[in-house]
Amino acid sequence: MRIATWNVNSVSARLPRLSAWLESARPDVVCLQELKCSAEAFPAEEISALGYESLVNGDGRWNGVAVLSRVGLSDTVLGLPEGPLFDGGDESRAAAATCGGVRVWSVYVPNGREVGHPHYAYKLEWLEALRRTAQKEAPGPMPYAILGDYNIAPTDDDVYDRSAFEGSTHVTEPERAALKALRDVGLTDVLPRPLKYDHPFTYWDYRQLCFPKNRGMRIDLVYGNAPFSAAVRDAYVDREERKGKGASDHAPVVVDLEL
DNA sequence: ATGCCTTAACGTTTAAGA
Repeated sequence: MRIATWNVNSVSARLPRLSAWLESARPDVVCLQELKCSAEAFPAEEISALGYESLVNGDGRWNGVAVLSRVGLSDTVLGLPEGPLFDGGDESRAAAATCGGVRVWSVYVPNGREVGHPHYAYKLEWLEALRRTAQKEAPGPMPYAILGDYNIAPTDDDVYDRSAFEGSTHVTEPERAALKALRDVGLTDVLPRPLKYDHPFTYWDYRQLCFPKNRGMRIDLVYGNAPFSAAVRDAYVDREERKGKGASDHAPVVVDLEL
């Protein structure tokens, strides 16, 4: 089984590239983030024409996640159980489904904006709610994984230059501690291989030639339980999708499993 | 071999992204 996660930065703007990629990579299951559209506006027909069912959690202008599957889509959940609100709103940041015998979550962890900003506290609360959910769900024999845009670089090796992130979100100790707490419920970071250069970065800012200069970050992660991790045969970052006109600022992370 | 930011929205700019 091939399973992938990709922050598409608007599913509407990315539809041509997403469609072409689904046809060429032929993943069985895809977790999408940053749909930037409502559930009603999601291009389910175009996706369906390629053989995929869609589970969509979308609230409009920002956020939004989906699970696409061509191996079944059942026991669906929309939203993070007992997740925090931000500014009184319930943002669309999580969706879960069982696809072909694998339980998956597609998550878009809050950005945090600035250290000390209310969104940063919300980010940490959101991660704690995710940890509580994973603590209940990860144990057991079924392969289980939380895939998505975590908006955290787990280690200093996961950013192109640690000094460029002094005082920034995404690299702080509390964020990394929240990730470790999540792993401690029994999840392993499935490290993808890069197709070029030394670090499997998954995100490069659109500005200042960051992609050509490989000024990237690894913030799109796959956290799998023991049965999931044991089934991994390969994992890689498809940097080809970051190239050219009409690219997202994130590349897909692709995981091949032998179940 | 990659190209100097992109997206959606009550738009003539703003907020958000990370």
